Amino acid sequence: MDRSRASLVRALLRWYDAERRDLPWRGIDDPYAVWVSEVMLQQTRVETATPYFLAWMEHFPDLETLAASDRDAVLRSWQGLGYYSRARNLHEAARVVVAQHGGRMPTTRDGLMRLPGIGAYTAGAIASIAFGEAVPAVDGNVLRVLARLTGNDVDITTPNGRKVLTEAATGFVPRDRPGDWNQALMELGATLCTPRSPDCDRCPVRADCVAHRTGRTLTLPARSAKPAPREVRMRLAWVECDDAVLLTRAPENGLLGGLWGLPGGPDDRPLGRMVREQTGVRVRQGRLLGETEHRFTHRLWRIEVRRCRVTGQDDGAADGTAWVPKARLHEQAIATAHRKALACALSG
DNA sequence: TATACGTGGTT
DNA sequence: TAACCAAGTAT
Repeated sequence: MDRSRASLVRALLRWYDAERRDLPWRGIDDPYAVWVSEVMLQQTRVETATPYFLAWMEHFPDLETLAASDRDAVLRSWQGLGYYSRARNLHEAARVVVAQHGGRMPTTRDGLMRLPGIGAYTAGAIASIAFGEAVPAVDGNVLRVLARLTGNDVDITTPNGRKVLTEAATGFVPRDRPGDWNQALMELGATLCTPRSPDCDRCPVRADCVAHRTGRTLTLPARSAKPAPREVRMRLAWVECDDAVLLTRAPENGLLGGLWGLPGGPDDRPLGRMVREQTGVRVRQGRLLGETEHRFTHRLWRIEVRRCRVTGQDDGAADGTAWVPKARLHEQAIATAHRKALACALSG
């Protein structure tokens, strides 16, 4: 590593040592805790993830406990955090580690990458932070910081752009403090080198920053726009019987997979047919109870909730179907979109 | 390579 | 307010 680069690394590490936020997963010498925090922080802000992390470590303090827990308990702890495949994959990966690795997490980036839900970023983060491996951990913050620092206008939304900047990142990682270095880059991106209003006056490496020198801070990194969310009209059924509400579990691998919600779906199909397919309960559609909407990254649901009356019941046990007493709805793993639907039905 | 996959905060 | 964006991964 050349001298100017080495001095940049030292300057940022000094800043990190002095200014870093006191976060609950910092200073815990437990690879499992690092893993949990990194998965929770994927596409998620620190302030959002923090209470979930603390509660998770209470419920599932170690790998063995997580591996032995059931799916509903795991999803209940993730409810409201979004991207639920993260919870399913973390659960499955814990079981793999217990069953195939004697309960010991892989200690290298390559080994970690073989576990479900662990990609290049997370593997690099765990390997460097928990095991001291000198590998980069390139997330959105790091892409932004490096694009500005090096004045590179590659499109960071493309695989090639990420590849180019990951190569740049690799050249910086110091052997002695790889985990602190990776966290320092992310910390800088999260607190000073922010997307819209970077605080260059307080930046410890502005003297080395090409974007700052050339007045391109606000135009870097380059990124292409995402398509607008597609609108879907959803019709959901409120089916009540003896003070209990009929819920169905979303298929494991799709949107909100594994979570519970009101039966129903896109309004291009008859509501009664969808309810029967999903729950085995036959109903007659009734009056409108309420309307709401929910915006995902890639979908906009316009939701109407209709009261339905039970008219019959198909034979056979319906897996993924539950009658839940109204007072116990809060105990179920229900995604925010469906919580909104429940709320508008209860008030209508 | 493009798309699916949540939610909440900021501007 | 609508758009943007955040400690990404899987297919």
